[in-house]
Formats: sequence, C-alpha cells, structure tokens
Amino acid sequence: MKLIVDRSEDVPTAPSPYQASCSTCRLSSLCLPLALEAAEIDVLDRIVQRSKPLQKGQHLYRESEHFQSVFAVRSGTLKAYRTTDNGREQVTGFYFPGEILGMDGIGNNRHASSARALETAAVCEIPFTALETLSAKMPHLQRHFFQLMSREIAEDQQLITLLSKSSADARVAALLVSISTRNARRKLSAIRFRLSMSRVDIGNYLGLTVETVSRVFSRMQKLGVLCVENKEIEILDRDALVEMADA
Amino acid sequence: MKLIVDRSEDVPTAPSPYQASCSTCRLSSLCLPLALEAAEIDVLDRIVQRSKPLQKGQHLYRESEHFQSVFAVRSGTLKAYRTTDNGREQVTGFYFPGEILGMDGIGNNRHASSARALETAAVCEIPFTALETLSAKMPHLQRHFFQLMSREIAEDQQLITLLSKSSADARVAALLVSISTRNARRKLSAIRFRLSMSRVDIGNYLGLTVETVSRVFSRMQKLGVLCVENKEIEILDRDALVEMADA
DNA sequence: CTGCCTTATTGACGCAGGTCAACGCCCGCG
DNA sequence: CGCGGGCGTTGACCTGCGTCAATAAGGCAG
Repeated sequence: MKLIVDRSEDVPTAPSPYQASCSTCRLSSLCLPLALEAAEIDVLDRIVQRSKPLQKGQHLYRESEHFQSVFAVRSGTLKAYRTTDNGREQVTGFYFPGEILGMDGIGNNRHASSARALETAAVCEIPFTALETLSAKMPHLQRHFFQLMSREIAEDQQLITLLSKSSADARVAALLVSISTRNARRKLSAIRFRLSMSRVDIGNYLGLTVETVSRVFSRMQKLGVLCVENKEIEILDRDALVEMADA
Repeated sequence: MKLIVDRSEDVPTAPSPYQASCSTCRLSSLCLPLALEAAEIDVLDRIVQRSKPLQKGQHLYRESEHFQSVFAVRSGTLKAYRTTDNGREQVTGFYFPGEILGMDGIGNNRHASSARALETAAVCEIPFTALETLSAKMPHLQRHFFQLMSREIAEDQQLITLLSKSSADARVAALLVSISTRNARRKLSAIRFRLSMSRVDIGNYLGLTVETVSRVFSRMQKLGVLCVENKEIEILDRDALVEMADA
C-alpha cells in the first residue's frame, strides 16, 4: 500500500496541484532549504515530489519496506514507530511541519520504522538518490543534511536519557516542553495547543502506560502547572514544567 | 585538555608512527574505507590523523566542546555519555574497534556527548570538513557516511525500545548479544570475552542500578546461560540469551 | 438525536527494580 | 608482600509504576 510512491504519470518537474514550490513554502526556514540560496532552492525544488494528503491513520511507509525517499512534513503530525520482535510497538518520534523523517532507512535501504499520520497530513517526498546527487554538487545541502541526521541522533540520545533516568512526571513534562518549543519555532503558541497524539501514543513514546500518563496530567493540573481539557493543553507555569522535566 | 587535537607539527600527509595507513588496516572492512576502492582509500588515508593511544579514563572529547572531527576506534573500547541537567550521567554507547563515534556533534558544531577510554585505546581522527570535501567528490564515501549516521539513528532507536519496554533481564541479555555479535564481526570469539566496561557503566547504559545488573548476572549464571567470572563472560546458551533479549 | 465504540480517567492492589546497608574480593601501590 | 580503596555481590526493605477493573466522556454513523 504505497500511497505516496504511486504517481506514475507525474514527471518530477511538473507543478503539483498541492503546492507551488519550496521557495514559496512558509516552512522553508525550518526545512531542507534552510541553508540554501534562491538558485539552489530551485534545483532542490525540482526533485521534491508533492502529493495528495494522507488521511488520519494512513501509513507513509512501513518498517522493512524498501527505502527510497525521506519526507518533510508540510502539515499535520506523523508518528514513527517500530514493532519489537515480541510484537509490541515502540513510538520513536513525533514529526511536526518542517521536520524530516525517514532518515533511519538510509542505513540499509529498508525503513527501520513505520510512519503513520496522526491526523490529516501533507508531506513532501524527497527521493534519496536525487538528494545524494544534488548534495555532491551543493556543499550547503550536503552539510545541512549531515546536520539534520546528526540532530536526529542527538535527539534520540536525549530520549534515551529520559527513558533511562527520569520519573513519569519528568518524562511527560519533557515531552510537553519539547512540543511547546517546536510550536514556537513554527510561530504557533508555545503555551496553548492541541495534542494530535493519543494518550496511548504518548505513553508508548515515553515508556509509560496510558493510566500513568493520565494520572500525571491530572496531578499537574491539580498543581496548577497545566490546564488539560481533553486534547487541549494550556501550560500555566512553563518554568515549573521545565523544572519538572529534569528532576 | 585536547589530547588528540594537539599535533601542531604534523602535516596531514606525514606518516604517523602509530599506523601505516587505512589500506593496511585490518579493520578497513568495518570502517570508513568499507565502500571505497583502493585509489579512494589512499585519498581518505591522507586526511586521517593517527595519534598516540589514550590511556584508560582519558577523554577523547567532551560534551559541548567545539566539534571538529569524528573518530574511528582502532583498538580498545570507548564509552560515550552525556551529563543531564541535574548532574547525572547517561552512557549512550560503547564503541569497539572499527566503529565510528562523534557523529552527534555535526548537528551544531559542538559535541553532544563526551567520550572516554574504558581501557587503553587508539583512535583515528577524521577531520570533518575534510571528510565533507572528500564526500562531495567521492559518491561512495558520501553514501557510506550517510549510511553510518543512519545506522547510528537506527541503533539508538533500538536502545530506546529496549529502555522503554524491556525487563532488566532482557536489557542485559540484549547488551551481551550485541557485544557478542560485534565481536564476531571482528573475528573474535562470540561466546567468550572480557567486558571492558564496569557494572556501573553497564547499569548506566541500560537504565538499571549496579545491584540489578549484578543480580541479573547471578541469575543467568544460576540458569546455566552464562558463566561469569569477574569481567570474563562465557555465553553457554546463546539461544536462551537471544530469547531473553526480547521478552 | 441515539447508540456504539474508542479514548480517557480514577481507584485498588501487586511486583520489579530501586535504595540502603553490609561484606568480600580484586588490584594497584607503597 | 600486605594494605587500602574501589568494584562487585548479596540481602532486606520500600516505592513508583504497571496491572486489572470499573466508569465516564467524546465522537462518529446512521
């Protein structure tokens, strides 16, 4: 069920109905074009493939599928997850607009995780061999992509630390702070937002059960740190939250 | 205290007293040269810097230090770790001969972790800007380095899953299997080896206390899966160990 | 609007692993 | 060779979070 890959009649340079180009994209300052000059962006633009949005629950790619492209989130939220040998699921990350996913597949040409939309989402597909070719010609692009991958490593290491050392409260606090910060980068509210992922996904990502996540939310609400109303979150005391995140 | 970086009188092409070249290196089939042809290896060779060995406990680099190079382990073992805001330490990886470390520093030009030798160790330093330049000219090298970074991401994700979902037994079993496998790649015994890291480091890496690690070792010994004698480990029943690793 | 199904909350209870403490054994150093 | 300090092991106890269960609250179909 490849949703994105099937666009046999598109030629790469054909304008897509879904979005004009990287150069007009509001997210270009967060995304791959970040390090590029106008002319370079145009070249990149020509390899990027846009397609129809994914519906909630649809897969962008699946674990162990042939790796072909990385993806940039244009709108919506995706989660990446892997399935363990004993059949359980581990959420390895949430991806918001402007963020790149799929880089874990480069290593051996198969996706090391699956990715699915948590809500209606649009992505840009960036065929990796084309990206490689371009990178060899455009040092800024090569460097930027190395940096993106490196940051993914560093972020994973932060999650490792969180899972290894922190209490349930600290884990939830850290996730909320992370979402808040990433919202701010996209010029959205850092203190009030809607969680696009379920409690189950949050628990799964943080190595906690749903019940514990729920209890932590309740506790934080009681403490006046958060206001939780279903999926709507309001951060009332960000400092306290940051404090809790490294306890 | 930069130990490796201070070699002001070396010119990059000067032969080092410590090792002739990548092309004669026994580890070249695991390391960066893996994907390269003979002529390309020579070019790579010219940017690689070898230096005197690190003593046990010495740092190769420290968190938040300026990032300049990645490193390949030639002999010995290193651990990478980060210090959390509240002052505790999280071991993020162990690095054996043929493995590359330091890639988490590319993202923002500072090392995201520290690395220190667990025993006397020798490393090759690979200045990153030179590696970038070379990568742009040698597609195989570029690809291989992308792959190495991607694999680091995938491995971190595996650790995340381990920390998030697995029992103490499973964690220890998984580490032993990993070490065993990596030993085999280097043509060393997969069933009998010496742990170069302390119980503290193991516990820290796996998100467990020393006591728990010790108890797990004892339990496995009682079950006839392992023979533990101080730092010497013999795997008596590898299948059982693999079984335990995903329980 | 009604009903059904999925998601979230809350409570009671148990257990894996953390904590604290005591002790033995390497190993390096004088 | 003998002494000291770190490292490893073991035991007893405690606690944070998982498990199980019951209930409530959305949300989507018809």
